[in-house]
Amino acid sequence: MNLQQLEYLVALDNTGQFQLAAERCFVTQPALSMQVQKLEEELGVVLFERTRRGAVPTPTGRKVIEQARAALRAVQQLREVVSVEKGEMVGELRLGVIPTLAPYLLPLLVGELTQTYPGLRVRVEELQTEHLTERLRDHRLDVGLLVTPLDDPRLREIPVLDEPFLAYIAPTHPLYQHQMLTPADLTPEGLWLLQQGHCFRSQVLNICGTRADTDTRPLTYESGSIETLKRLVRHNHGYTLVPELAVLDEVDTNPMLRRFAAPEPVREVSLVVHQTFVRLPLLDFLRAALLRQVPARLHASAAGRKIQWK
Amino acid sequence: MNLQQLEYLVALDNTGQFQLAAERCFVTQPALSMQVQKLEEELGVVLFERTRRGAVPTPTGRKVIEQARAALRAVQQLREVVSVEKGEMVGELRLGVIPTLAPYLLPLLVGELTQTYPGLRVRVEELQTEHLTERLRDHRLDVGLLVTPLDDPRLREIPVLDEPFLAYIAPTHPLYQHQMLTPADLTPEGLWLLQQGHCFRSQVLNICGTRADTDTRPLTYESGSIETLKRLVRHNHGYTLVPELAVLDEVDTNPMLRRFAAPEPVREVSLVVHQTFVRLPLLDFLRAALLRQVPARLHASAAGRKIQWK
DNA sequence: TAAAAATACTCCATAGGTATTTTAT
DNA sequence: ATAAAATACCTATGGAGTATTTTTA
Repeated sequence: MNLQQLEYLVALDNTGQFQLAAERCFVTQPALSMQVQKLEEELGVVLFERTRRGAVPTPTGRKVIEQARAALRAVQQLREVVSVEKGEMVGELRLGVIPTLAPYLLPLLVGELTQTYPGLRVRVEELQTEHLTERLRDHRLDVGLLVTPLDDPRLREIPVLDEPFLAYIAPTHPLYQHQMLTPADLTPEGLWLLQQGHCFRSQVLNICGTRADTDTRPLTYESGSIETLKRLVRHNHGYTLVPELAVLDEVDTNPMLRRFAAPEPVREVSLVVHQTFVRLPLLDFLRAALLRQVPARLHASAAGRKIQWK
Repeated sequence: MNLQQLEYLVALDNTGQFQLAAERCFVTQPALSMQVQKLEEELGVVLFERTRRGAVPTPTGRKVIEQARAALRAVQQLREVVSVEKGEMVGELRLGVIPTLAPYLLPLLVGELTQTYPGLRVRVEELQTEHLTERLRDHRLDVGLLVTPLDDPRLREIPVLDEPFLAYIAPTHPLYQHQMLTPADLTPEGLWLLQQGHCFRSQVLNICGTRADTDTRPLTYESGSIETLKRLVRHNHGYTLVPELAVLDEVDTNPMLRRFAAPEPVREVSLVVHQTFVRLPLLDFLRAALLRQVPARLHASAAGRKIQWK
């Protein structure tokens, strides 16, 4: 058994065809066929069913392929450890961000990232928490930027921000009269929400308490973006809750914005990686960059100290 | 990079000398030297400091070796997956058992194990819970037999027995007059305990409550084995608590034994493996064998159903 | 100076390439 | 009939052996 064979195995599973797998491995089809055969022979099991239109893993094959992926991942991590030790910052970074953070935090990061680490290729995916954590768990993403706690022992959370919620209220809405809000003031009437699936939605409902459950509004429109909610309010309809990053540039000037009285409701924004993640300086940089780009009042309470690695 | 190089790397770390590492890998010293050099060259880092008396890993080397071990473990697990799929039961099983279970459960297992799986080499270590879990975590042991819950997300617990505690009382001790005991009856006077470090000791103290803390006994002797405690009682001194397996053959005949009134205090005995353990049929067999050899009243409450594998 | 590691050189196992045949629908 | 995989055969890389030199405490 050797690593090449494991790579061929995984490539064959990914493509489903010897020819395609061979191409993707930059070898000829017989070369890949031979190695897969040899591996099957050595292990004494059939890993793929050969059909007219390619190769389908057997049940045993599936389990072996899964283990092969784990082994190759470990080898990849070895290379990353070396890369980190050499102080390099190269390769690919697959970053996942939730939709209620992406538009506000990513623009703050791209400049620093591309300038500081020109050798680093960053690939961003915008996904809701559920899909993001799933991808972090099975190593389809390297780093997540989302709201914690997640309470998943396989994932490591590095808190970065404690982002306050603010109310964004149309002048026609009764709440507009309040100068300072408490969660108890919030009524379901006129409250705009994000769609199901956004963690931000459940956080808002959490703040409002069970009152928001009794939904008797004549018109409900659940939007996919905070920007849409803001537009609704700006057109003099109802109110909504927004995270402070969504209104950073208008927080002191827009009379429709209201802060909550202390203790302000906040959401904990964290960088999240798999426990086995080894490129820790990269994490440290991302955290520092975020803190640099964001007002200090948003920094997570434990933000003063250096990240405790392991 | 290839698996051979990683094995050489780990062997060199294990032995600390090129010559010895080469011997253990069944190759010549230049062969191993060359491959380690090649790996260093490919990775672009020095992994070992060459000194007069062998090779010492550099700080970077240590991290790389650790990753190499992880990679080789993944490959080993791939082989084990195949072995399991083929229905084989071969190789080595490193089993750790706590001292208060070992003398009572191991004799029940050896016969079945060696007869059912002649190809399996079993290596048993008797260790206290703390050391056992540490070895399970870093893969120096395959299976542990100990008292749960451990609450370690890296380890998987398969409950096997709910083993009652019984009191073993000398006729001269006041407790001898009780026919049925409750934990509230237990006094610190005359209670023999195991040494610090045995989980059984803390479980007993737990049952006795804080009363046992006020230790005013004129003679205290903390033994290393339950058998010694039994001897002390048999020589007409004080009393002790014993797990039922320690008195299985005398539980109905020995007048010095007392059961607790329901709900009987019990300790949960489980098989414990690392979450990544793949030889699940072996676990299943061990569990079944234990249940077969032990009276049904000791079977864990959930023992009826088949183990839920993941 | 003596033990340990590195180097020099040879051999051969084997991964991979090209050309061709076999297989399955 | 035809696309896909397997086989045949050749080449060359590189891993491992033996003999020897270099290093360092």
